[in-house]
Amino acid sequence: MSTYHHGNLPKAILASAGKILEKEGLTGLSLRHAARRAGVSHNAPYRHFPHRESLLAGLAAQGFAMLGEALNNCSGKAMGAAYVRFALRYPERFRLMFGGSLPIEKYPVLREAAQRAFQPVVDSFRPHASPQQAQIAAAAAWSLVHGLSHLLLDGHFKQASSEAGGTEQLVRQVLDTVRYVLGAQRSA
Amino acid sequence: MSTYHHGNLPKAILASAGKILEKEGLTGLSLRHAARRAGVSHNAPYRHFPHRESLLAGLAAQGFAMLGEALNNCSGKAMGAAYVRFALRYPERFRLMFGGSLPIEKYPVLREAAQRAFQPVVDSFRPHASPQQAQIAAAAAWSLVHGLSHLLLDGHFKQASSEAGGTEQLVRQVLDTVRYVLGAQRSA
DNA sequence: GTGTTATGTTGACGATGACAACATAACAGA
DNA sequence: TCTGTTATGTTGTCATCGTCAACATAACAC
Repeated sequence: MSTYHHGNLPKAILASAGKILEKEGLTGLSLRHAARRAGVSHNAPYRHFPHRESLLAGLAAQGFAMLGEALNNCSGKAMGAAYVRFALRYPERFRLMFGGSLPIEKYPVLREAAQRAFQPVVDSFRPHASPQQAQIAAAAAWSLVHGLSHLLLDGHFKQASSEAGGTEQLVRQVLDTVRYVLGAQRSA
Repeated sequence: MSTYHHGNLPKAILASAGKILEKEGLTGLSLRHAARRAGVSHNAPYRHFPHRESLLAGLAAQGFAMLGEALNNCSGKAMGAAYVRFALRYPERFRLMFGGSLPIEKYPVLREAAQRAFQPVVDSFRPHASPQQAQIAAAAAWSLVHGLSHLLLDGHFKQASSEAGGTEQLVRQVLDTVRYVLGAQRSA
């Protein structure tokens, strides 16, 4: 048997990189490290990922797919909770996807993946409002759960969390506190 | 004249690092680069910052002070807009402060600075609700503007922005769309 | 004035991202 | 089946970076 050719190196690299990402964070994730973990030479990944950034882009794309799947399995307010749960379950992945570490402008695929993952949120508002209003409300909802995820990950809600009786309770209370104005009201 | 001792190297390093941060982003910010820009040898910063991370922490601390100042100059809904404006004006600084690049747990000063910057938000809800409810509502408000900032920076609201007639309009509309339930209502 | 301490410099090491040159396997056409 | 082309993996190399150690110089206390 020849071990010279690996068979499916891109997938193997992505897998090893994913494990490193979750275990050691983005800082500890190097191309060479991923290559080592996959059992190939330090330059093998370059045949499939032209630079480190493109490997990160691959990991992020996986992440958006995972997130989209998680959101498609529920609806309404449960989607918000699912969003936060995803962020807390895969913190480094989430930060890679949204932390600005990689320039999303350069990877249109990523923006599209994000839009796809986000689509269910927009749809959930569509029945109750005009398209324009639905979009605004959806943006607000996304912003809320997105910011909540980030701030929880950063530990800024440690105290609020314990006072609310746990993170899950806090998330529920926060989501319950917010209402979206879908009519034509105008705030003072 | 002796150029051997600099006079106020910590400040100079922070300044040069800040400029590099804004111009080239976090990735392009290295200790050696900052040292070069400050006109000192590659190891001079180590007398004042034990490692790169501590330099980043210093920059983040500055950022929290700036943010706190920006928030203290306004009240109510204008604070939300000011928060987003800060993020858009200093994107890399904002991402450094909240992007998970540096482990905030290790720098209690940073968390306290964040709490201080956040305090006005809590206070603005205090008159209208119980302490517990004020905290939840404040957490929601912070989450909303925080997530909105991140998603705007990531470019995920490009389309929504242009449809709303500009980023500022979008921000205003999003903030106007959200209501915080301060009573004892229970959502379905 | 001298010794101690704070501050800046020079030199080194291992790790990393990236490039170039090379080696090996897969595969297509004769 | 043989051969040439291409895809894939390896070895070697370089500049840069973070960090440590050894050294140099200035500031300051007695």
